[in-house]
Order: sequence, then C-alpha cells, then structure tokens
Amino acid sequence: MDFWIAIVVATPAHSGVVPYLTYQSERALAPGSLVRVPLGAREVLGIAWGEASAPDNAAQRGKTKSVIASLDGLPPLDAVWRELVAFAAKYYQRSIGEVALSALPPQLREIDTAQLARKQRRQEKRQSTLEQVALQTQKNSIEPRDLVALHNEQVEAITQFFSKNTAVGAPHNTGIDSAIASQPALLFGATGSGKTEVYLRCVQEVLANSPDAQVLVMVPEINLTPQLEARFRTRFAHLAGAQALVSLHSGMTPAQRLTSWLAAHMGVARIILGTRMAVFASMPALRLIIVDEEHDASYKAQDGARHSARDLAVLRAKLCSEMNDAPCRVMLGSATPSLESWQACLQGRYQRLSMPTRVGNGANARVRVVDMRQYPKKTLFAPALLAAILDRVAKGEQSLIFLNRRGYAPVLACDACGWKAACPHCSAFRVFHKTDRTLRCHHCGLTERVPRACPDCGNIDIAPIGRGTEKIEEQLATALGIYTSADAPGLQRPDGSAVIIARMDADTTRLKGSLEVQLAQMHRGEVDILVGTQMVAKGHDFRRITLVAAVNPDSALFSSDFRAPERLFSLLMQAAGRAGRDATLAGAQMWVQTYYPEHALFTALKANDYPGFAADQLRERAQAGLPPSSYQALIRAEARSQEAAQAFLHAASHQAGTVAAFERVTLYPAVPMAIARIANVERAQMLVESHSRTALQKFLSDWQPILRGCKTKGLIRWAMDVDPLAI
DNA sequence: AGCACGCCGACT
DNA sequence: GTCGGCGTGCTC
Repeated sequence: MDFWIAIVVATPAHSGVVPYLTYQSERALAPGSLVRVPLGAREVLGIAWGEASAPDNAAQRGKTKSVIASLDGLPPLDAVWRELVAFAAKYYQRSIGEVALSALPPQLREIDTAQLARKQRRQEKRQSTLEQVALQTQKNSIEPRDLVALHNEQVEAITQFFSKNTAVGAPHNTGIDSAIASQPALLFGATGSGKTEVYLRCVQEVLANSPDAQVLVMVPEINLTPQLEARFRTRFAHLAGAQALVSLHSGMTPAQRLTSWLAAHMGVARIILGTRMAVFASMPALRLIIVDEEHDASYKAQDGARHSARDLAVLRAKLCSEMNDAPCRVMLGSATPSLESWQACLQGRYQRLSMPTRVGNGANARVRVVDMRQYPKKTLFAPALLAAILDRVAKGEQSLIFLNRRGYAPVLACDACGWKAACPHCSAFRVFHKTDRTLRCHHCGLTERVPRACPDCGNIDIAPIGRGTEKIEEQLATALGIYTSADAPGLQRPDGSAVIIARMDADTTRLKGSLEVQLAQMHRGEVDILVGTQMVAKGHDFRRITLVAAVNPDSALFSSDFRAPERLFSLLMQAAGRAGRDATLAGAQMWVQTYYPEHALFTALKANDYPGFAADQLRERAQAGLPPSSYQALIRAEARSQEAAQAFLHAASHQAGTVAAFERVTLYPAVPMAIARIANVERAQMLVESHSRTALQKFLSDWQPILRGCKTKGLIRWAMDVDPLAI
C-alpha cells in the first residue's frame, strides 16, 4: 500500500503558496526523515513533514511522483527542530522548505545513502577508538581541568541562574521572546569580569547533571571561535571521544561541517560551538544555549531568511523546554546588551545576572575625551595623545588605535574641477589605497590604478580627502618618528630595538592565516602600536595593551541610523576593555577624540555607565516610537532602474489597503537605499512599522501573496527583512 | 533557486 | 545552417 507524504524542498518561490509538496511512498515516513525526491528535472533533498491527504483528482494523482530514497541511517530531525524551523519561516516570511534546507549542511544535499553510510561508519570508528583512549586516561582526568577559583560575583551569577527554571510568562503570546517556559537570563558582565568562566561553569554543571545533555555556545564571529574553542577544549578534555566538542561555522570546509553536524545530530557531540548558523544545528538533547556578545550585529543574518540567531536561540530554548521533559536554559552575555534584551530585563521577562567588577584587580581604563575643537581643523592626533603613546612605548607597553575605515582616504578629489573618484557601478566613492596605489570600491570590489591626473580636466593635483587606517598608520609613524627603513634609527624601545607600528584590517588579513600571524605577533609583543578597524577592538585578549584610542568616532553621533549610538557605545566600551587586561600594568587609558565632548554618550562612557546610557536611549526610542517600543519590517526591492524598484514598492503599497491589520501598521514611502546602486543594481526600500508585533506579523503574511503578484518591469528581486538592524 | 523551453544574433 | 544569449515559467 502507498502513503502520501508532505515533503518540504528548497523552493522559495512557490512554496509560499503551497507549503508542502505531496509525494508517494511505499512505506510510511516519520516526520523529520530526510529523503531524496524528484523535483522537475532534478533530484533534490527533502524533509518529510507529515502525512498528506491523497490527491483528490486523477489529474493531480498523475502528477504525483514517488520518493526516490530515504536516508535511513539518520534518525529523523526531531519535533523541536521542526517547530523552530516552522516558526522561523513564518516569522521571517519565508517558506519552510527554504529555511529547513538551508539549515542543513550543504554537503548533506549532495550525498547519497551509500556515501552517507560510509561516512557515518568512519566517524563512529574514529569516535569509539578515541573513546577507548580517553577511557584509559580518564583515571587521572575524570574532572574538568584548568579550574580557576571563582570570585563572588561569578558564584552569585551561577547560583542565581540555576535557581531559576520555573515556568513564567504568558503562553498565548505570539512574540518571539515572550511566553517563556524557563526564563532567559542576561549575564550583564563588564569586559574582563570573567563571563567566559561563568559560561564554562554553567556548561560543566549542565553536562554533569545528565550523561547525554548537549550545550550550544554561540559567538558572533569566526575570528573569535579558535580562542574560545581552545579554552573549552582544555577545560573539557575529560569528555570522551574526538567529537565531544565540535565547531560549526562558515570558515569550515563542507566536509568538516557535515562531520560536526552529524556528531551533533547523533548526540555524540556534547558541546557545539559556533556562529549564528549553529542555532539551527540538530541537537536532540539540548539543555543549555549560551549566546556570547549577544548585542553583536553578526547574529542577524544578512541573506536568505534574515533571522536573528539570538532571538531564535531564546525561542529554541523555550520550545525545547515545552516539548521535552527536561528544561533548556538560555544565557545571553554582554557588557553592553542590546536595548531589546536590556528592556526585557527591565520588564522582568529576562533574568538579569550582574557582574560589574573586573577580575584580577584590573582597573577599568580611564576614559579621556579630547576636545578636538581646540586644534586646527585637520588635526589627526591631539598632541596629548601622541605624548601618551610615546609614554607607553617608553615603558614597553602596547597601544591600539582604531578607526572605522580602511584604505588611505575615503575619496580622491581634483582641486581644479571638483572631480571625485566615484565608482562607475555603484553610487559610492572609491577608496584610495596608497600601498598599492589603487582606487577600490568597497561595495562591488572594482579595483583600478590611481590615475596620474584628473580624468575630467587633466589637472595633476588630485588629492586624498579624509582618513583611513593606512593614512593613520603613516601619519602616526611620521608624528612619532618611527621609520620603516633599517638604516634610519628612528624611535627606539627601552632596550634599543626599533619601535614597530602595524596595521590590521580587512586588507591586511585577507589571505588565509594572516590574521593568526598578525594576532600572534601582537601577543608576542613584537608590535608596539597597532592601527586597525573595529576588528581589533573586539574580543582579543592582548595582555600588554594599556592605551586604546578612537581617532574619529563622531560620524555615528549624528547618523540617520537610530541604532548608531548604541553600536558606538558598545564598540567604545569593548575597545576600552582591551586596555589594562594585565593587572600588573597600571594606568590603562581609553582616548576618544571628538568635536562633541559634551555629548551624553561620552559622559556615560566616562562614568562606565551602561544602565544610564541605555535608559536615555530607551526613553528616546519610546518617544520616537522606535524599537524596542515598536516593531519594524523592511521591504527591499532591486531592479535595473531606481524607478522600477520604486514602482514595485508603490504597487505593493497600493495593494496594502486591502490587507487585514492594515489599520494597525504604518507604511512609510518608498525611498532609495543609502547606497542606491551597487554593482549596477538599483535598490529601494520601504518601512513598515507597528506597535503590535502580532499585527505586524498578520499584516506581513497576508500581504506577502499579493506582493508576489505585483510584477513590475525591470524588477530583479524583492525580499522582506523582519526586525531589520539597519534602515 | 534551478532548470527547462523559447525565440533572436555571430560563428564553424 | 547551429551555438548560445538570457527572458518567462514551472517544479508534487
């Protein structure tokens, strides 16, 4: 007898209308089973989602195809995973198939049953031989290694976290972070307060309580995974098996990702460490999720279903707790939480765990805000800052200077005719890179040699305007008397060796492995002054840094993006945290050069007062009706011409009146995006806002099918972005 | 998204 | 005469 099975496949367009495709199967297939099915002319991976009703007429029955094979070696994806995927699809306005299939490791889509079986056998063999080895050595390593003593705040945070797993919240609320079965916790811990140690202890506790429990630890960037992985590996070296701890991020090869994914899915991996993609890993015995640096924008996906991995982590823990017998907790950690999470604490939806003190007596860096108005207009460095850097050099300490722009100068201009080096394919200027004398578009990648003279008028006086990391490096070297040639003595260290200034940004770390090389040089103390973009301000634990300087952070103060101050505050706090990590080096300083020294953001920074800053911001947001006091979505359109992109949005706007919940949303006019053209594609967007998340959701899902019918000439594609981070 | 089918320009 | 450009349209 034949079965009719509802199966999801990776087809974004039509599954919005029809969520599942119906296939025939000779045997029953459990929901969550992975199958190979024919789709048009190809054979694709699909996931059985449940039983389907039999086709009601002969014509449809004739169209129905049969399941080719089921990947029997794999247990079906569990109900929590399916529920998470279904929720994400609905919430972010995508098809279940698109979300589900993109959540699986890409290689799983290509592999056939036999190949998969072979891979699993190899993996099992490897795991068990290593388990034997581990068992033999376990006598002397049964306990976690590398344990350090906890201080009071850490003990308190851990105790509070584990004392709370009772049901609270409103079960009928459809919000993504409400209806909490076991309350999410926010670990509000200053940089250097020992958050990682708290994570380690919580993981340890959860793993010790159950022989098969799994934990997920998420970090924002791949750059930060090796450091954390090393720490977890050392601590949990006693866990049996090569795959007790696995990583999951986009820097891994397809084969490695499949291996890690399988280990998590089979329950062999106890600790899964990864970036935002890891929130969708299959972890049948998940009991704890940790989201480190939860405020970080990297958790929000910028392609496909634009999900927030942080929000989904909170939801996953909730689903897990509701659908399984054992609770699953989630801990978000940050020194500068997102205003969304902070507000959730203030409202009692999240449990707040505070660790205000830096460990090891390391004092907070003293913040020095320099009023740049007292110097001539084009001053790059305040004299006092230069003196302070020289002072560090003299003491053999390191300095970190950062600026949010790579290259030499953001634009090249002709003095005579006003020509500027624009990109022919984008509505943006090309950045002047002095090192290789190129003009590069940071949006489409177009790279050309710098012209000798102005292409418009022939004038040879074309000059760089503004500053990038290259210029800062060059000017700083000049100002301090550091020479790169060996025969000039230049500035010297106390021991007589030459002072080294280095630069670290996306340009110097492009080659594989060069980031690691540069970080190692920095750690060994070979570099005295490091100039870089914000990538240097995040997470790295350079022990000998006692001075950090933000050269020009003002642009974020008056940005049209209402989240810019929040991001700047967070960045400056993190940067300040880089200074003085070694408690034996006193006098750590954080310098900020600004033309607006009286700005409230800097006042809060000086006082190390995140709660005060957050209260200000939340008040402003509430007054302006902005998130987290309201909910937003963007419709983005890409087309050959700006008119075509906007025509689609106008049509969409026109149709919106007929959609349910229209009265409860505000529809803003279509506008060109900040950078209207990238690689010859014109982009426009339209904002939808509502005070009710439910109303916004209802509106969007009813609007979606109508939008599909809005066919505009020249339109390339369009997409919705729910809870956008930048507008 | 793929991958077909389909209708018009420069090549062995 | 065909190879191939990418414009619509379908996938149980």
